[in-house]
Amino acid sequence: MKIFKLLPANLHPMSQIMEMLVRRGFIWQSFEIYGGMAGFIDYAPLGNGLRRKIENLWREFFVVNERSVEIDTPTIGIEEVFIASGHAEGFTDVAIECSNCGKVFRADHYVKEKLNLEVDPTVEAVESVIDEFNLKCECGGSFKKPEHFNLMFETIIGPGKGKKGYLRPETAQGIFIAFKRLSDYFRDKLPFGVAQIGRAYRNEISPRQGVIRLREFNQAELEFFCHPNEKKHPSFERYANEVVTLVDKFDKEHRITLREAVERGIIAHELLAYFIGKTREFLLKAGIKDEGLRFRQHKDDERAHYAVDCWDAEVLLSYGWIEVVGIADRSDYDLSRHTQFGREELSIFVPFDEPIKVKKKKIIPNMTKLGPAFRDKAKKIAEELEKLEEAGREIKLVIDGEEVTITSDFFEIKEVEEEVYGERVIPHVIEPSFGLDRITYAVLEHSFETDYVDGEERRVLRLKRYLAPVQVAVLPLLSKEDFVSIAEEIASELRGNGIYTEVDVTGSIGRRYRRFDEIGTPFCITVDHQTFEDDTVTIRDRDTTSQVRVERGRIVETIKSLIFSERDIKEVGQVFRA
RNA sequence: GCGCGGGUAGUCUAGUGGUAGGACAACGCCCUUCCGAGGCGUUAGCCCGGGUUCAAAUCCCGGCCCGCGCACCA
Repeated sequence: MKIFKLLPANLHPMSQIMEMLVRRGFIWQSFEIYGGMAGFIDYAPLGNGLRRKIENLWREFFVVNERSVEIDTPTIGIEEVFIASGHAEGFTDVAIECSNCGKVFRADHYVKEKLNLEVDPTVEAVESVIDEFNLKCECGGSFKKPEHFNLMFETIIGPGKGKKGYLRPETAQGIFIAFKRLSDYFRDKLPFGVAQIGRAYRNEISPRQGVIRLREFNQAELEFFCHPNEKKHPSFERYANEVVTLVDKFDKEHRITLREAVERGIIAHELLAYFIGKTREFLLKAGIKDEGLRFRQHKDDERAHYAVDCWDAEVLLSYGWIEVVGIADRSDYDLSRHTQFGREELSIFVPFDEPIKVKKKKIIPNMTKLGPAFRDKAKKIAEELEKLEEAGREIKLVIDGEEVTITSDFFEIKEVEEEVYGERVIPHVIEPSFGLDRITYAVLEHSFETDYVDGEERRVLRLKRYLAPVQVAVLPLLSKEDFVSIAEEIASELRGNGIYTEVDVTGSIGRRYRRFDEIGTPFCITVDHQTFEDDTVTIRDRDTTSQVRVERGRIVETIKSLIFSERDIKEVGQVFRA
C-alpha cells in the first residue's frame, strides 16, 4: 500500500523525509488497508514518542513555569457551547461558488445584496432562488450547486433523537465554560492560566500537505486570564531584550527586540510580547531553527471572530511558511458570550488596593407608608426606588405594566458615603494555541540532514537529545552470545533508569549505526572485544560519530548527563579511535 | 470542492493486451568485522469497483489516496 506516494526528491524536498517518516515508523496513513482517508494520520511508535516528549516540554514551559494549571474536558461539546462561542454561527451558512471565476460567497448575503431578498439559509432554498432568478456571479458566470460550509463535525448525544453536539474545533471552550470553577480554584486572583492538551476536530474541505492540515489534530492551548487593564507579565524582562523576527500586518518585516516592538506599538501589549518570547524559546528548545522562525501579525480581515490581535509563529518548511502557533488576544469575547448565553456571570471581583469612598444620593423607601398605600405592589416599588440615583418630587414608575406615581413623602433622599472595595471585571484572555502535529513535523524537518561520513551519504535526524524517541541503542559488535548478553544487561539497566533503550544485533555495526542515526537516536553503546578485557564500552555520538570509552559502571550517569545537556561527548570519557 | 498529474513488494523502479522482473531494505543462516562489507536463502507487490476483451498492471468509466494550482482554513 503506497500511500505517501511521492515524486522524485529533486521535485519535492519533503519527499525524502516523508518517505523516511513512514518507513521508519513515525507516522502512517490512517485506515490504510481500507484505502485511507485524507486528513487523518496514525502516530506510529517513534512519532508518538516524539510528540509525547514535545507535549511534556510544552507542559514544562506553559503549565509548570506559569501560574497555570492543566485540565481535561470532553472532546464533544453540546450545541449551546458553540452557539455561544460563535463557532456554530456558520452552521447554517450556505456557500455558493462561481464556476467561472471561482469566487465563493455566503449565499444569504449575496442574495440579499443582489436581489434584496431574504432567503432561508438552506441548500434547497438557496438553490431554488438561484434557479428562479437565474442568479449569476458578478463576473457573469453561473453558480455551482450551493453547499454548507460548516467545518465542525456534528454528532448526536444519546439514543434516538438525542441531543445535538459537535466535536470541539478547539480545546479552549472547555476552559471558558469552566471559568467559574477555575476562578474559584485560583481564589479569584488574576492573572492565572489554564491549559489543555488534547484532540480537536475540523472537517476540512480539502486536507493537504501531509500532516499540515488534519481533520483530527492535537492542540496545546493556554488560556491566560488577566485584568483588562493589566496586560503585563511579571517575567517580561526575561524576553524583553530578545531579538525576534516580526512581520506586522502591513507585511513589514522587523528584526527588533520585544521591548522595542511593544514600545513602538507593533505588538499591542507586553503580555502578547511575553508569550511571543516564550513561544520562541519553546520552539527553539524543541529544535526549530531560528532562521526558519518568524512571528506574523494577522491582517485586519484575517483574524478569527474572537480575536482583537493575533500573532502566528510561522516555521519555514518545504511547504513554505507554515503557522504552528497562534497567539491571540481574545479580549473578553468568550467569557462575555458565555455569560450572555449561559446561566452564570463569568466575571471576577477585583478588589481595589484601598477601598474607595463614594458619596452618593440614596433613595430610602419609607415602608411604613408604602405598605398601606400600595399593598401588594409595595415591595416592588421599593425595589425600583432603590435602583434610582436621582429623584425629583414625584417619581413615575411602571409596576406590572401599570404606571404609579410616588410622591416625595413615600421616600427620603439621603446623602451617604459608601465604601467601594472593588469592581467586577470580565477578564481578558491571551491565548497561545499550539498545533502539536505541525510542531512535531516541523521539528522533524528542521532536524533532518544529510551529511557525509567517509565519503558516503548519511541521513541523520539531529533531534534534541532529550526529545529523541529512542535515546540509546546498545549494540554488540559481534552477534555472539557473550557480546549479546552483556548488551542486554546494559540495556535493562538503562531501561530501569527510565531511558528508552533498544538493542540491535542484526547486520554489520556500520549498518546499525546508520539505522539509529536515521531515527535520531543520540547515543549508541557498543560492546566490543575490549569490553571483556577492562569492562568498558564505547559511547558513540550521533552528530559527530566520534566515540569515547566509558566504564560499564558509569554508563547510566554518563548517558543521563549527556541526554539532559548538550555536553560534548569528549568530556565524559577517553576518546576512542580518534 | 474545481482543474492538472500520479498510484506495480517496506522503499525505489522495469513492464503499451498474453505466466509481474530487478535493486535496495527487512528476516534467517554462514562469516566476525567499529561506520549502509560479503556469501547462501526467505518473505513480500499491480489502490478499489465496474466495463471492454478469449485474455487487463496495461484500454475505458467511477471511486479512494498522493502531489501541484485555485478555492476554503471561522
